[in-house]
Amino acid sequence: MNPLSKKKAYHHGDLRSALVQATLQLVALRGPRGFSMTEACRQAGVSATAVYRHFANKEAILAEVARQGFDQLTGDLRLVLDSIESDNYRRRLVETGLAYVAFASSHPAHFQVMFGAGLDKEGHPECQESGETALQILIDEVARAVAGGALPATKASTAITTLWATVHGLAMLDLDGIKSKKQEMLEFDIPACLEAVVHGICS
Amino acid sequence: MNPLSKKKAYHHGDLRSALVQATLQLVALRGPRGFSMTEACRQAGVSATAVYRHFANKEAILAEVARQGFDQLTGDLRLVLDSIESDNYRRRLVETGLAYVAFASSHPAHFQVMFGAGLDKEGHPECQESGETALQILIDEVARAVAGGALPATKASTAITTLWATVHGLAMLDLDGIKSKKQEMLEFDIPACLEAVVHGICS
DNA sequence: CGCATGATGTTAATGTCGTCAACATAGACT
DNA sequence: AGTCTATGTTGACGACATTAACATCATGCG
Repeated sequence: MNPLSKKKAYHHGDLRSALVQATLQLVALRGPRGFSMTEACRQAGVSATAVYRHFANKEAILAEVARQGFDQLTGDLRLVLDSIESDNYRRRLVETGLAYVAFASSHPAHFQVMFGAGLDKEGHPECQESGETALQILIDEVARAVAGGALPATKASTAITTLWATVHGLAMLDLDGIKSKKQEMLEFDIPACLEAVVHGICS
Repeated sequence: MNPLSKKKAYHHGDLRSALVQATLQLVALRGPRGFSMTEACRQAGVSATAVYRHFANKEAILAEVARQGFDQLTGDLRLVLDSIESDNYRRRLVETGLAYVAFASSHPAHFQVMFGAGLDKEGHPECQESGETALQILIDEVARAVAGGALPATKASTAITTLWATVHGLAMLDLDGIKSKKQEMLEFDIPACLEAVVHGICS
């Protein structure tokens, strides 16, 4: 069945993806609070209860959006890291952070759902797993720096926490900054911030 | 009129505070998503629409909670800074960060509403103002470090952004960590993180 | 080929919620 | 006492999340 030829097919064809798409649009437009299943269904041209054939409840659709976001983030981080010489440890850490912030900046709706929607990750194992996979990249990267002698092993744990916290905080400030004028007074030299933090944890 | 003596007074006596209290309890219990005005009113022993005599809408009550949170945070930060010698610049920066994380940890509901509820601060000037007052403490502290020669003036802006992002990220990780077991594998040596960051931005 | 079956959508119904309008009460000021 | 205003209440409405019962279609089995 070709979904392009039929205008009013009883079955949608790919409702699941369409609903995820609609969710992203709505979150981008009205924030995670403003999103409603009913409206997502309307946007997909489908009845308000059709969503339950694909998602158990509202949380589940948000969890799926978050999961896709984590997967994409993982891909972005891997792509960046693959393009850097493997022995330039500090640069790898800085670029990892930059890629994280860049992801948040270019996929704000995803990022908001991933972190700002109060999702109970415990109840959505595949979402949690995707999140942990992304985090693991940072952990591995720090381990690589330790193995290469760029970072004392005793500081590894602190380094992970510090880097993670900083990039996460930078991403939030970046997103908020889009809305708030006051914050634009602060120049957001994100590379400089990350250089400073990497320098701080490596020395 | 003594509110303790009357069991069924038609007027509540201090409904506004009671509603704010109830909001905090509900957010602590069910997260910012789970909070409902109706339930807050129930908890305050009052009809579902009584809230509109005190708050324009749902956003407004959350904005008030956030405002009180920012004010308390400002007080906490000032208290800590007042207790430290004025020329120990790095220690002041570290302690400021610690106080920020401590606030988030001991007032999780406030913190979630302040940052994790998708509040439109533009629409609530007094909330926004309280938030900026808290931020200003950090800005002033960095300025003090610059004036004291502990930090080159060219790095002031980067220092503010980095510190803010890091403490904010640490606070989020700390809150998430309460729920997620996986993250507890990472030791959260927050003082060490802040020492590293302060060292990084000051040198 | 023709039908059974499961996957996918629809309509109907229920309870909750946010919000408004109209009405009620009580404490304060004249 | 009598009026005014702040504060609560009831009633109503539309949006929403969710469930149950029914409809349609695609697919594979005979």
